[in-house]
Amino acid sequence: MTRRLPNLKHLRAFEAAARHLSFKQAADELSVTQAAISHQIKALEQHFGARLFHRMNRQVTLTNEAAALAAELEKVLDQVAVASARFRAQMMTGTIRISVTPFYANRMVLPYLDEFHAAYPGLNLEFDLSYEIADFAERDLDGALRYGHSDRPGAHMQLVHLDLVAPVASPAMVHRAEQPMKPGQIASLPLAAVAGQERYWSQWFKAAGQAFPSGCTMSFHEQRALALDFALAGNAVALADLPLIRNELANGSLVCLSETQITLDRGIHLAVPEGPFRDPRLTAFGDWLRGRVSGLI
Amino acid sequence: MTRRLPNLKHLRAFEAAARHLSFKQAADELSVTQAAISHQIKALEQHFGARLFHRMNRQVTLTNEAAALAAELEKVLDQVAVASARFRAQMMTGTIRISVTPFYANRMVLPYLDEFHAAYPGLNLEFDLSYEIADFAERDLDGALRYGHSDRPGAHMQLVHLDLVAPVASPAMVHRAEQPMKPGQIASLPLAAVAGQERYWSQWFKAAGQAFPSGCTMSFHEQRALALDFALAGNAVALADLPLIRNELANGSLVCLSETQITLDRGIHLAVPEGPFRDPRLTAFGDWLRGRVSGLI
DNA sequence: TAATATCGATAAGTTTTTCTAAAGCGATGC
DNA sequence: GCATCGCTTTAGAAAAACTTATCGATATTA
Repeated sequence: MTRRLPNLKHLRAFEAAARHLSFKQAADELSVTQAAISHQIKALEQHFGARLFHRMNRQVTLTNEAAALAAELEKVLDQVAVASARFRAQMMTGTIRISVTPFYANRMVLPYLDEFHAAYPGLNLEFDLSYEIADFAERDLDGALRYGHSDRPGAHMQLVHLDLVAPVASPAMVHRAEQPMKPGQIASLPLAAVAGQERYWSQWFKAAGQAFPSGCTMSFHEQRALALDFALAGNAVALADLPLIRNELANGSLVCLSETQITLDRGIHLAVPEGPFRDPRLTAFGDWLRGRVSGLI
Repeated sequence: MTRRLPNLKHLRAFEAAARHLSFKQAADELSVTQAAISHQIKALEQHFGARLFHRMNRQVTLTNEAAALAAELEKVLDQVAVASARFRAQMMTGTIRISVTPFYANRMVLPYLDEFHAAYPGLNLEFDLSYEIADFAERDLDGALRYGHSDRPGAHMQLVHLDLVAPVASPAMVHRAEQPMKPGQIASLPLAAVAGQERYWSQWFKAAGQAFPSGCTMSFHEQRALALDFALAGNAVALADLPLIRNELANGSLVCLSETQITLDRGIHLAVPEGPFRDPRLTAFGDWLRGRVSGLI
């Protein structure tokens, strides 16, 4: 069979332009410049040897014949979209196994799993809850939610969320102060930091308009969960990722001391094995989780 | 509306490969190399993050899900082909007005018009029969069938037929000679040439394996129609375009004296106005006529 | 059983297509 | 009048597509 088909890319541009009756809007829809649409339409018109649009002063209108063509193309492109969506959905079945730290799983993943299952009914998730960073193969993992920078070698890191932090403390510690507190007041309180990540405190003070104060009381913790526990116990102020502690903020066991927030250069990533084929189910999970977390901010 | 569509070119390659279950045949269908199809399929597989084909030793087979996708794409691409064919057909309406010499019209165009109307039912042809070469605008012409070289300035020349000539004569003139005649015998007869185009006789003798004979009797005519009349009247041998005189050859009023035929550097062209938009109806007429004439050879 | 042919994958390089940036044009609206 | 808006055009840059050549694996043929 030999079909005689015009350039399909041109047809797509034409369909969009016809639907909007505007090259500019079509360009926006297809994420190109308006000039690109103009080129494509022109090429298609040359191909057919006929005008598709009447160019008016500040708008374009369709030829009668072109309108019929556009209507058919609209249907056809919808069908393509449906067919490929169906194909994608068929790939979203089976089980994927993901390593997560219990800390993160309890706060950010498990509470929302119903939503995920509603979106991807055919896809089962298994979680390997552990603080160890294990080999993918060793534990039969398809992916791992990992906290840190996005530069893990041998894996593709899909960003889920970069920490968005502000100083938080137990209300017991700051019950007398009015909120929000000035950076200077905060500097006078004991500060909890993750060992090796003290620079985030100085970044925060800088963002809050003050140099890092000398002579403040600072405690160092091996993990951010421990720093957070320390703050919860009323012993110090910690820099905490706000989406992660939304429950504590909501029930009042922690209060945010300042409206100054900074985005760190570390956060949660979904690590998946490198290679030419990225499991679309993992990409879907990562996308869903990113959307979920950003909805919490 | 924002559709999420895979690259349409890749989908087309995939559909062809799926239909043939062969990258190579798909490549042939789409007039590209096998490597190109391989690239496109690979890109599509990366896009979906899933295999479309199982690669066997020397053949490929479809994934179940991919087979479903391919079936839908086949339908969809057929629809696109139908829609664009319909659009093209809708352009093939109205009337086009073409200038033709009466000589040519009577022999090559008017006898076959029924065929053209059968092929393009909605398209009317009007002929302006004249030997004058008129301006397109002046006589409200859309195109002109013109004899000569393909270098007319200010017009796009679409080749219909380059003269394919052989020496012909009235049977009365050559009744005693056996056919075909040797070039030497032909040289001894009076030859009719179009003024300024004597070189075609020498080209013909060269092709027939003989230098142009000196001292032959040659008459010169202003037009090829007149040279042909002269031959019809039994006065000389003329070099005539064989499709053009098929009726005379068929009814015996002319005989072809040699099997040596040469293609000249001049012939019939369809001249249309230059410009970015070439009327597809004229292109269709030119294509049809070229096919018609080549069928007469 | 060895030589040959076929089919798809891949690497590297080239060509073609597509896109953008910038300037222009004609018309509109303030 | 002057600024604005939407499409066009040109020139050049960027990206995509394609080709050539080669490889590996496996049928086919001799």
